[in-house]
Amino acid sequence: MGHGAATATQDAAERVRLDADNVAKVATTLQALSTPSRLLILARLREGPLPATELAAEVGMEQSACSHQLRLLRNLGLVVGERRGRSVVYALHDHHVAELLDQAVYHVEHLRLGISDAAG
Amino acid sequence: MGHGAATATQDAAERVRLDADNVAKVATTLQALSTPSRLLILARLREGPLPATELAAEVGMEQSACSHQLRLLRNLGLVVGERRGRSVVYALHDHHVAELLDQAVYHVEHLRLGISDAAG
DNA sequence: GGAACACATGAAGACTCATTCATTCGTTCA
DNA sequence: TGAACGAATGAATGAGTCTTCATGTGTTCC
Repeated sequence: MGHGAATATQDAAERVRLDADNVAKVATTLQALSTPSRLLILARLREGPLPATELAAEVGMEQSACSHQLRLLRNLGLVVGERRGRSVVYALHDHHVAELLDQAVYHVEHLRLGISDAAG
Repeated sequence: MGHGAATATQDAAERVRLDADNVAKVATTLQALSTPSRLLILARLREGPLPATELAAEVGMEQSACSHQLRLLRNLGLVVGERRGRSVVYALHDHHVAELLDQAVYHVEHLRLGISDAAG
């Protein structure tokens, strides 16, 4: 197990503080999870690698739009793309991305939400 | 313990799927964590409740800007505000918000990132 | 080489959003 | 009641972002 963290669920001891330094990085990365299109992309990739065109079709996006978001996700290090012939197969970068997704969806779904959003 | 989920770290069995239904809710909630200002607000509240003005001072925001973001967070159910005299004491809504924060910061910090963002 | 497929890129447009300024609302205390 | 404090609201501005359209790059196969 390497350096002491459990598979997905870190101990309270290893909590990371949110400073002025890392807050920008966290915000930028979470912003990548803040749009339905990218969320669907990541959710599909979580079930396994997929060529770009198939991915776009499965999430109901145009090829171009999907490619743009894929570039953003790749620049942030969330996904990786590898050429296989004329296709580029995309996949999640590592297990942290998968677990970040899981945790986010889980906790959001269990919030006592009534989203009302921007109240006048 | 209640209905089978561990404190913070759900079993793989209880994974929540990301459908077209809940994807908007997840995206909207994660968007609330996608900005440094709100992230700092939540991080401070995670250490304990705080009146609005003190909160604004600690995160280095103007009172008005902080109030606007606080309203957004409250509409999403992430924080709650209670009147105590002439102050309004804000706090995280429940432990799901705290753990969502922890998990997000933890996983983002452990990503093999080199953020380069929008590459020309 | 040329055609067809897969993906990436650039620019443009509409849209959303975070902050600031000024004002209003609510509460406390003299 | 009036003054002072704490917080919320509204409008405006400026920046950022997602999508679409059109085009460019790379690869396979004949």
